[in-house]
Amino acid sequence: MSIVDRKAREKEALKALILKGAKKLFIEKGIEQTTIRNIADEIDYSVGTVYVYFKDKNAILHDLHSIGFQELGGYFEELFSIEDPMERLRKMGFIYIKFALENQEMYDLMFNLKAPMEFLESSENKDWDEGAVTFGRVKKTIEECINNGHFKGHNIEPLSFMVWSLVHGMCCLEIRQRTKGVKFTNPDTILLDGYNEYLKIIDRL
Amino acid sequence: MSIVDRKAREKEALKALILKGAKKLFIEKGIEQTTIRNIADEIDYSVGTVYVYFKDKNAILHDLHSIGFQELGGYFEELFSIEDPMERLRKMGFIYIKFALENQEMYDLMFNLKAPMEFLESSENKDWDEGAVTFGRVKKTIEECINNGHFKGHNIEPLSFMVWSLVHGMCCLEIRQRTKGVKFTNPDTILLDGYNEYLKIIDRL
DNA sequence: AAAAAAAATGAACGTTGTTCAAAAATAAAA
DNA sequence: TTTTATTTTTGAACAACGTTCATTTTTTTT
Repeated sequence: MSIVDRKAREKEALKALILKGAKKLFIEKGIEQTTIRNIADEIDYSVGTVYVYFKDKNAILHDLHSIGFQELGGYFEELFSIEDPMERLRKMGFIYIKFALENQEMYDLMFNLKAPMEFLESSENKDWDEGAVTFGRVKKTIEECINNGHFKGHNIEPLSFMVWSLVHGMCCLEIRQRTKGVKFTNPDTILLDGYNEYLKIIDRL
Repeated sequence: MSIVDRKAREKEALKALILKGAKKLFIEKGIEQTTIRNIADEIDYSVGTVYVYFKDKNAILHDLHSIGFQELGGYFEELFSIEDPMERLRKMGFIYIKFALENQEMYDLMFNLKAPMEFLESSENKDWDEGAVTFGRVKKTIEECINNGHFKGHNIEPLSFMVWSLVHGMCCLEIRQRTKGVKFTNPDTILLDGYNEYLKIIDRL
């Protein structure tokens, strides 16, 4: 175990510590309200140190956005055991909404904030791998549904995008406060009620 | 025409001038990249003057968000002449997407940014009237569809919310750059392709 | 022409993200 | 061990942000 190796491990550990502190503050007081100085204070390091380990704030936000996708992957794990693709599709949307509502700041970071995409544009690999992988799971499930005789006359990719948009749109409107103020009859259950309308529809296709 | 009246008119005119300058800069260089100083420079007034006419930046953003809804109302005008509610519903979604893509910064402000909602929370009338009116139009159209025998077994409000979420989700993913990077087969037409899948579905309901 | 009221100003304040020469800590060489 | 070299950490300093408010300028009234 060389010194170089230990140093490399320590570097990774501090990077992870910064991300952990950042995530804690993001969840506690919101991403917009969290400053680099807050993060440095939280983990008892100086501002300068944060900038040794991350190019800028976007880099922190991007890494945390990737962690968010890992966590979403954890939520999705129970889907692997579901054989019937239609049942899997129904549950996938439900879990997606559950994740969004239970991790609003992280969801916002993953699917709404500009920072992670701006980081990608300034980096070498410009592909949004996390998004592509997650969307790939939707596509694969819908492809299986089609192979089982569902969604006749539909195209895999546009249909998958439509389904993704549907659940994302609901989460987005909720998280960005557009459901409050519109005065729904049942504001507390509108997401699930809306999702149930979708379920009723695909059950017939 | 008293002096007091003229002063009131001049006050309104300057307020409108500030909003006009702000909107120009927002569209030109993005909302996040536009500062109060930019706006003041644009209309040849000082920063202080802007703060005489608007409580803070959120107030400007909220007023501009309202203007956005007026403009969306303009896009929607051609819908009034459509008698068939199903045809109107189809076209409403299409126009909604068209508006979002042609006015991305304004759409973001209306349906995504926190500022207008934060302004509402700090003001007297906490209702999001603009959103409620627009959503009311969707609801009314869907109600007519149901009265014409469509969407059997569905509930007006949750179904309307689902439809709104669907188109909003597509616009949102596009505007916030989540469609690039996912590597669609046809990235340029994915919004319309996705919307067409939705049209195919509701045509059968 | 003088006094009062209203409107416009811009320097100044506290924060923000970010940088970088200097200091402190650690590793290598003597 | 002591000295030198390297790596890591630091925090003062910078430019730019939203915001405030005593002062100045302009307009209205007397």
